[in-house]
Amino acid sequence: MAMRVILADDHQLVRAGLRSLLQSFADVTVLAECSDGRDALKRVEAMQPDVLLLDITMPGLNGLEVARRVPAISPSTKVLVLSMHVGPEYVTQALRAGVSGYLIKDAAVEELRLALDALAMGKAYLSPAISQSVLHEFMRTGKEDPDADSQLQKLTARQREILQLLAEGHATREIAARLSLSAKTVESHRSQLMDRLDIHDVPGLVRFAIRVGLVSADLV
Amino acid sequence: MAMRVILADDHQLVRAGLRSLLQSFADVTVLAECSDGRDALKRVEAMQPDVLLLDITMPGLNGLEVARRVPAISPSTKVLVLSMHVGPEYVTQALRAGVSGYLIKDAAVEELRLALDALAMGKAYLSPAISQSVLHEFMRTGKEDPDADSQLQKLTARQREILQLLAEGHATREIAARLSLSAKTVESHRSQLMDRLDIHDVPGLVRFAIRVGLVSADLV
DNA sequence: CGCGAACTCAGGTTTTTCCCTAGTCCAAAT
DNA sequence: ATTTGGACTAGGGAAAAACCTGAGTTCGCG
Repeated sequence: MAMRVILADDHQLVRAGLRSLLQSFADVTVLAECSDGRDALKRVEAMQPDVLLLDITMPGLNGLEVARRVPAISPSTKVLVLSMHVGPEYVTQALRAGVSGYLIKDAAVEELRLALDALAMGKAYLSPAISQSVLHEFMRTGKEDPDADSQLQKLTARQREILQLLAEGHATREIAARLSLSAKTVESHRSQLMDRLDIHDVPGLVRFAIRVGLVSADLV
Repeated sequence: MAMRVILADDHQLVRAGLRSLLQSFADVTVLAECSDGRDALKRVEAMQPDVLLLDITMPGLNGLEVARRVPAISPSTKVLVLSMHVGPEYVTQALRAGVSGYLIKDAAVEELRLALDALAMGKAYLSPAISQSVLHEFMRTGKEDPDADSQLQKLTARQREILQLLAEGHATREIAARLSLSAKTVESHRSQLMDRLDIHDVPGLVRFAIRVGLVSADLV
């Protein structure tokens, strides 16, 4: 009973490693590799594999979204999520997306073997590493990133102020009004801080602001 | 850092075996053995152990009930359930009872070691054998998390896709190009998903996408 | 078969952003 | 004392994006 597997991960090296690893298992056949979610869905639909080994963080169409769609296009395919994230925000979503397993990327090879065996028997496999998240669905991970924090220090006080207001969702005009400045000045600050951070789009700024703790992702 | 453990199981031979096993771990001290739930609670209250290794099926007061009462009488004690049952009826009850781990009796010795290590680090441990049950429960109670996941489910697949690309910082045109759509179509999707989420600025969308795990704040 | 929802797109208007330039102020370097 | 440079301010004009309105297609469902 050869297990037919499709591999989806946006990092080439990771894919290659996994492929090699999987092919060392006598009962596993790697049908295809994909580097993005859209491609993965296409191939799953075409090949109807037994297992889709799926990374969560992929550009364009992420793994969670892929997992949600798989049952519709290939009902017999079991999704085994391969993630570097152990946090509840990923774990709970993935489990609800109907996956059959959740493996952590730094798990031992034996765990991959265990997971595949479980899937082959129609059972599920959850990595022990995510036990914590499973138990506490609602847990906050307010961890800081000291590396990105130094980036923040490259900005002037004024720029940080503008950045925060921007990330909070205030329009340029509102910011100008609040700070008693011309809208043009605010634009200017924004442009300059973008240059410094080498981030040239608003979403990037927002992600940065969240990463360094300037704003929180969960404010209403 | 010796780990102080109390053992509760109604079978004498099982207790003896576990005691011997636990004592083979240098960092574990077995404080007491109990053969029923009532006795277990008394000893836990008196000794405030680090870990209560607890069988579920016990006469008088079963393990689930014991687990529920432990936090009140010894808040620092972590409950590690030791059960022969992998079915959802036991698993879900135990997890709701606030245990820190769930081991099945035919697990390997290494698993016990893993579980104890996890507890020592303040983390949880769930035996892979119960993954199936955990997953079932997750899907059954999929009506939870109204502030995040259900919001996301209000969007169509296409809208989620657009939202993700948007939050990743791609310009409208890029998104259109990648999806082989007109820029106008992308605008239309964006506008509609904004209405559905009742979020009317890009930073807000990005924060939302991060909150629900569509994108990660720390991607380059 | 109609109906609604999802998906698609265009034209025209308004708003925002982007790029370039430029002035003032102040502190540090020369 | 003069110059240099960073921070802060701001305008004009071009470019892009967003907004509004309207509309065609498809697809599943009652």
